[in-house]
This record gives sequence, structure tokens and C-alpha cells, in this order.
Amino acid sequence: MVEFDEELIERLRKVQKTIALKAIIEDRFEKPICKIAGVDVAYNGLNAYAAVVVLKLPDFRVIEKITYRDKAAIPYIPSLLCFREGPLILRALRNIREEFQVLMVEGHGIAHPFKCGLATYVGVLSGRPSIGVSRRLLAGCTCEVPKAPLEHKPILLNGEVVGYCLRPRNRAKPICVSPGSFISLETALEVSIRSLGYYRMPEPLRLAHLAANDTKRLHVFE
DNA sequence: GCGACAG
DNA sequence: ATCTTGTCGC
Repeated sequence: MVEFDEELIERLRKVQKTIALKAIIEDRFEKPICKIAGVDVAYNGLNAYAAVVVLKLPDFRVIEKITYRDKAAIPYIPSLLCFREGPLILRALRNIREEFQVLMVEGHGIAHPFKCGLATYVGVLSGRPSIGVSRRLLAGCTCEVPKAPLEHKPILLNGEVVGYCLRPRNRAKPICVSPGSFISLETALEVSIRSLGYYRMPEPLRLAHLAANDTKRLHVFE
């Protein structure tokens, strides 16, 4: 596990800013969206387990599910999550055979202090459209909170709309949606809404989360 | 100075 | 994220 010092953090900040400049917040894929992937990572001490699921819309039928295991390279530092999980996710993605149009990631996209959240990192470095969906705000703010189901309010960061705060269900706490790269603000929101099932988190992420934890437990059991 | 801080 | 069982409520 790599140790963090101020110098390393500064270097990573520069990498983030470079990646942020390469992010393209426009739709760069075929529509309508029918296949979407979700990825999540679970940990067991130093072991990291990534799971990627590819599912079809609108029925949420899973057409592929893979897992990938490796050692956690660096610890978690708020706003530097992409360097902990990003490389692992990029390697896991290489094992996916099915085609998909958008990758949904657990974390933020451009709704990040340096506009380079995990979803942006993965999107830019893989060259694939990506969306970041998070359970809480990291950067920026919302002037008001969405009240009704599927209601949404913009997330503002330095006077710019970088994503949306979305109420997924009646009483559920809102989630934060922001483009990673190669997708527009509107489409990131639309895809997130279309990916919602019965739970708070969109199905691609919920299923990836379950899969990641399943393999973690299986590995521990052996 | 104090608190907040994706997973 | 992770450590963890039962339990209150729709």
C-alpha cells in the first residue's frame, strides 16, 4: 500500500486536472440506450473485488456479470477516490465481452472539486461514456432539494451546473447524478432515471454492489 | 480556527 | 468502504 504525502497528493491533483480537461460532456454514443453497465468495488482488508454487470433496458435483464480481484493499491482519501478504484475498474472492464453504451459508476463524475471524480477518470481513460451516481454531495451545492419522486434539482459548482440531485423514490434520500465523460448532463439524468428499479440506487449499481459483495464473501470463505 | 470530506 | 442482529414500520 502506497504511503501518501503532500507531494504525491499534489501530483495526483495535476493528473486529475489533466483528465478533467479531456472529459467531454456531450453524448458520444448511439441512442436510444438499450444496454448499460454498472460497476462497484467491495473490500476485505487489502483485497479489492470489482464487479461489472451489463444489463438491458428497460427490463433490467442481466446479460453479463464478471468479477475481478486485486490488491488495494492506495488508501481512500476524499476527492482522490479515482486513484484507489479507477485502475482496478479499468482492468475489470477489459474482461467484459458484451457491448454496452454507458457505464454507471458508484461515485461522482464532474461533480467533484477538480471535476475529476471516479466516473470521469474511468470514462476518460477507457474512452467509454460514463455516469457517476453517488449517495451524497462531495462538491457544489443544490439551492433546493427535490421533493417529489423523480424530481431533480441542479448541482451548482463555481456557477456551473455539473449534475443533478435526484429523488429516486417517494421517501428515499436523493442521489447525486453527474456525467463522467462522453455524455451530456441531460442524458446522464435521463439514463439514471430509466435505470431506477424499486430501490434507491439505479439497478446497474445495485446489482454490481451485490455481485461485488458476493464474490468477496466467497473468497473469504475459502 | 473548525468542520466537512464520494467509497 | 467496514465492523454487525435484531427489529420497528409500511
